[in-house]
Amino acid sequence: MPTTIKDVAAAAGVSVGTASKALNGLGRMREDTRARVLAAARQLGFRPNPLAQGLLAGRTFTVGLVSSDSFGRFSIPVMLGAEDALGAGQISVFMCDTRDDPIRERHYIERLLARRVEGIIVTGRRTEPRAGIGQNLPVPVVYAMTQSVDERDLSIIPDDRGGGEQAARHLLATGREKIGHITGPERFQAARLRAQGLRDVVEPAGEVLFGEWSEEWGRQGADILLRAVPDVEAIFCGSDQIARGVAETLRERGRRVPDDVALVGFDNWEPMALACRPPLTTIDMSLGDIGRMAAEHLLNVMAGQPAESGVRTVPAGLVIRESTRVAQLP
Amino acid sequence: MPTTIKDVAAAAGVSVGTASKALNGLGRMREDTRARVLAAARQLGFRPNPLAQGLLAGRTFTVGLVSSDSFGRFSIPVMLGAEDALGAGQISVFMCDTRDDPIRERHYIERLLARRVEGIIVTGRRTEPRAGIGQNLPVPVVYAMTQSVDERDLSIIPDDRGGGEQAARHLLATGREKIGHITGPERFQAARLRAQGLRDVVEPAGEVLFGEWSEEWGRQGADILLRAVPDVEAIFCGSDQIARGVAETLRERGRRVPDDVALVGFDNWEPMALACRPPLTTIDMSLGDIGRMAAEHLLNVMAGQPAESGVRTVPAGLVIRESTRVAQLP
DNA sequence: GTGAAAGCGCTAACAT
DNA sequence: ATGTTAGCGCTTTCAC
Repeated sequence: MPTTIKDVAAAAGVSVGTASKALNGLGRMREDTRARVLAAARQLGFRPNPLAQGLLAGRTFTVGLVSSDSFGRFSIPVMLGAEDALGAGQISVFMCDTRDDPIRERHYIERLLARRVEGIIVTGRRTEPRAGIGQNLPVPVVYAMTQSVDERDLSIIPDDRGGGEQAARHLLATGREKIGHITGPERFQAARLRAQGLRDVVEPAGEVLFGEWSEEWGRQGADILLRAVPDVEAIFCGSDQIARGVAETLRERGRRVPDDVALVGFDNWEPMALACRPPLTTIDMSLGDIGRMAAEHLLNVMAGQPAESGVRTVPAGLVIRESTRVAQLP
Repeated sequence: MPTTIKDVAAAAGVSVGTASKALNGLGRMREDTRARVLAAARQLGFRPNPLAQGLLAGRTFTVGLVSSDSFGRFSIPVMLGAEDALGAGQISVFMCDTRDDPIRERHYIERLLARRVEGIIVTGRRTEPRAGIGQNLPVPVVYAMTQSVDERDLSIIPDDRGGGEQAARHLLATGREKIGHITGPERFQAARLRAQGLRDVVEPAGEVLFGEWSEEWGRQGADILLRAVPDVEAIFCGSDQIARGVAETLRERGRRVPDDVALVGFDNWEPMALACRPPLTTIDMSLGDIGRMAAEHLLNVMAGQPAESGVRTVPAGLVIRESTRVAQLP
């Protein structure tokens, strides 16, 4: 049985009220009394029971994190960012994974609410809009790295368009103008926005090639692109996986990267980007910042500020590696 | 302000005591009274406050999960398994990530204990023995996918040796006898055990090549091995990443996989194993089972059974893909 | 069959 | 400066 404040009070020879004040540094009292209580508490290894504190304060100092990205590739960084922001405020995180199952999700939300979490962060794998977890929940909800179809919800997602733009500008800055684009399925908003970012800066060489989020497609797409635009100078890819596939095909076709063709990926998924030959310049979605921003929003609302709504984007970053070094002079 | 049992009692025209009994299905009472209470509760959206319940019961129905694998590749599957086992018992999981920082870890453990979690699962990236989080903690602790140096702790880790053995047996079964091995640094127990598993079944062709856990090393290692053992029939790799590197070198050197050389990886890290050319046969460490087993142990100890100690291994599985198909007859 | 009351650990107002 | 008390929401005994 853990030590209670009663034990501490008894050991220090004071009442529980006094002990409480001493421990919380409140009220005025003789220095030696306070010292005696603190000493007793330390000696007994006293930790205030947060259940009792919470019951009284009407707070739990917890939030729920509901992930539908079983794989964790996107939601873990988001979670780490959120933890940064919440941890400072002594807020703990209940984590649950839905396995992409709406029933399970519903179930977890219920459980979190029953536990009186003070806010909920919903994270996902992609930014595809999804049904919200409901309006009129008793706590603030924020969607991070996923997007609610409901305009009244607040969704925080990466700036896919801006990321595409940065990739394009970087390629222009390194002297490439004929830029191809190989990306995921067109039905994905992320794919469309990344392509749009590119188009906002430069007219892509050849068609934008929509396909799959896979290396296999990267290999195929590269062949198609090389046939359609033999003198292509750079390829911007919708993901690091696609970029790896592209890099392989380029190598097999005798095109040197970056000398003949520069390559930019998207995701900054390090095991991919670093293992690519050569290591891949890529766009980093700042997932940690997304998590941090989501958590900060929750904290603000918990502190009484009005809930925001709509979609916020977090600026992406450019990570420069070998695949876009400036071409060697002849 | 959430609905309390008092509100329910008032709405149903009974006392709180009666309402409590009705809601928990305890005691005997008139059917219509019970029905009236339940109806009121449903109508008001009543959820019992777990803080109050926990305060009274002296339990929190929570466990802590401390991860030192910021990347999540190993700890997420472990967490999912643990969630499976715990979720059924209405136990929720506090998740925290240490970023591999001992100070932070200490801090989180303190926080979890302060929150009166009923158990702690420590997960990590690898099975390298690490310092334990301490003895004499007030709650049971189990190490999953990481190993405490302290024999008194219970650690649940994958069966690396058995995995190596399975890989070897599979290769033998498909008719290959000259088997090379390219793996991670020898200082890793996991690397040593996987190699041992191979040796237990067959004498490896050439030296076992210890190196790094990277594709780059896989490429180099394959070159070394091909030079040393030109007629090698199969290569067992210590990770899927290494195996991918090996596959690339084999292709570049004109060796067909699996026809000339069969290939087995380790991890069943799908983005790697599936993108490999050809898709990779590999060993799956059953991470979900590791998490499940860890959680079950905690549940047992919470239920009063004696804490176990030592190291338990969880059997690995073999996932067969293209890279080891039986060689075509000439 | 139902209600009243005590108490889980803690804090805050009030009393001494 | 310190002690006493009420009460957070709930369950559980024990009267009625």
